[in-house]
Amino acid sequence: MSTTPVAIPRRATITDVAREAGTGKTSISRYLNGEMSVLSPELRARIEAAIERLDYQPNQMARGLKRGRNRLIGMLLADLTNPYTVEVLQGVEAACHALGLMPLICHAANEVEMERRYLQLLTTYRVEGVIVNALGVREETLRPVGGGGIPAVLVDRMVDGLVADMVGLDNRAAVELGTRHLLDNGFDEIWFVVQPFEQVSSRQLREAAFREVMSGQQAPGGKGGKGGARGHTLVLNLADPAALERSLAELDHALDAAASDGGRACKPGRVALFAANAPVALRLALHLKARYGADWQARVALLSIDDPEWAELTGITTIRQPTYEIGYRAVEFLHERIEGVQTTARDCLLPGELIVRASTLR
Amino acid sequence: MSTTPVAIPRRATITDVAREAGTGKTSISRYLNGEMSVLSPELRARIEAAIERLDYQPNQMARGLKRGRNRLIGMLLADLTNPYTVEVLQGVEAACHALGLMPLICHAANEVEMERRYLQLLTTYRVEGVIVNALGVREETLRPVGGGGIPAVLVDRMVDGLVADMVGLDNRAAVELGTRHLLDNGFDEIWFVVQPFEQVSSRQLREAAFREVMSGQQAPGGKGGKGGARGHTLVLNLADPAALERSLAELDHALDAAASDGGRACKPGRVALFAANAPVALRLALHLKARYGADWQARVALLSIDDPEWAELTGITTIRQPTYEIGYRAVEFLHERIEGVQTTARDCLLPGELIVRASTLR
DNA sequence: CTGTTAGCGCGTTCAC
DNA sequence: GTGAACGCGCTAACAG
Repeated sequence: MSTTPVAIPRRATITDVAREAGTGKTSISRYLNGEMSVLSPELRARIEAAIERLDYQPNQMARGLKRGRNRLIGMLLADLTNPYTVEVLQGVEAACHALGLMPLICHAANEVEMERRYLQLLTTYRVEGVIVNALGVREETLRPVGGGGIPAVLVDRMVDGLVADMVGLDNRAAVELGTRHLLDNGFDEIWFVVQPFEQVSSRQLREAAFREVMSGQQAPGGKGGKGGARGHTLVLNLADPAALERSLAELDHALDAAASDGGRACKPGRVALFAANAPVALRLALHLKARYGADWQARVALLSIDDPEWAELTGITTIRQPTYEIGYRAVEFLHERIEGVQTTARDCLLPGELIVRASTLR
Repeated sequence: MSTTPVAIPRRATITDVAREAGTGKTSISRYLNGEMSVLSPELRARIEAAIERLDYQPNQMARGLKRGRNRLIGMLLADLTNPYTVEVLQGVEAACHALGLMPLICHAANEVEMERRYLQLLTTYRVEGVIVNALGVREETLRPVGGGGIPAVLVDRMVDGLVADMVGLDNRAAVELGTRHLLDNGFDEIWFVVQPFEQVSSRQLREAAFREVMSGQQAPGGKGGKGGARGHTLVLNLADPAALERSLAELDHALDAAASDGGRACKPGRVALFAANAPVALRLALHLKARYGADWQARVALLSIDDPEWAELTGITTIRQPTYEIGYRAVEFLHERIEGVQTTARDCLLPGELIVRASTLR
């Protein structure tokens, strides 16, 4: 196989085009920037031809260097494995596309160290702004509203000590929606299951909202126990196998107790699990299936925030987040900041949508 | 809220650092590039201090402009929605990290037009190479081995008329593995279900391999019908609802026929579905569940290439691709090409792993 | 060991 | 209308 080793033909530069078109760089630059009115039709045609012939494409890097802006924005993602993230990304991409931005996607894969490094890398590439779905940033790199640093918009989670625009789910409303649904359907023991939430604002909010709704429960008009339902919070540390094991065991005990409970509770199926997000829901489902077999759904109801692809297949009830819009809005916010908007930090809380499936219907 | 509008402090440049350290730009540059041996400890300390004080971070763009290489590579993805893609991405990220590369992730979202635009954009940013998980590129932009253009490595799918390194699953072996498993377990009617495969090489290979294995089947040593199993191919166009409907209806007919079949086939569960990838498997599962109810698995067996998160939950058998390694190797290949390696195009076919679950055990 | 000089590819005055 | 010259932030000879 002796392929003639063709030397890589250096990409044409603006200078090459100028020479080819028999003119100066200035005119080419003007052409590229659409200042057509300042070019004689004749020159314009020559330029067009030259560009075509050389297959010229302006070097964005050089442009950015000169102009001070490169149309790059950073997109810092905590976990691409979570379907939520991918969906948000779709919105981000669409918006970027519409606004002529190019997103640099950085995947921290749930490691704070990675996150730090990526943030630094983005700085280094002089991105004009960052959309942060953080896991632990407390960087000075980011710009608090009105301060120095690089403009940032938060998605789903706040960052300690950073006042910035933020867009995400209306957690309070979403949790209330889910909890009420469960109460209305007569579940009198509800477990809210969530990953360790000290560091993640959205998890905190969800858990707090759950406790609040449970403690303030009213008889919703006939159906459901009149305020008698009990709520528990279970923390599931998906990253720590040992701790995970313990939590799951705790859950098992509770489930057993509920099943063998005397009185009216002998009928199974009065206990429901409310997963704070899809990864948690999956872990729960896997565990329950392993424990109770294929028809685990007859024993426990499962409701989850997020609507992963397997939800429909398995028939669990979910609260779908407006992910696409979240991503889209985030970019819009960022774009405004980049353009210099100076308002105070804004919050954009979008509503979730309850999708009722068999799991929670009794 | 009157936040004092702080002017964005221009990021420090190498010139600033030089001034601050009372020296010339060259020394700073040397420091940055680790040429420590050429710097007096004293100067070095001053530079260090100055950098610290100014929070200086070299501008990658400018570096790239000068050096002619910016350490950027493009990663063109057909569909981030497919878990396969995300997994490959993890490998890519790890490898990039190890090699000091920065991947620009572009998501075509199954639209050829997007793909074209992204490819052009990448060119514009002067990426040093591209990893392509294509859907329809036939671009001249890409460099065939030994030709001009930008170095490219293919993942999972070939591209018409482009001779380039490629890494992916050993489709032939994987399909054989799956098919044999089904035959060994006594299924005598197997449907290979795949998306339209004219454009996608991996789908073609899988389908062809299936037909080949089925036509060449031998009595595998006692178990299974002695070469009597029948194989069919069903094309599922997930993008076209109407066509999808028709295909599914065809499948239903076949299933009904098999069930009411006289002779030995009256025992249900002799028919198995072999999904060419996870999206297909999901669609099938959803359909079957809608048609036969929660215990659809008792009626039909399902085996799929790809091992999505819901596979374990639902108990279907799968063939897991070595996704992480695929991504990793792709970057390694690309890196070599970037460094100027001139060998003929290489293929790296990695083996899949059969994960047997309840669905296909009879 | 260290500073000076000349570009990398491009945009932008500012004269012609 | 058009082009020359300068500089963006940085690296790479080339002197000292």
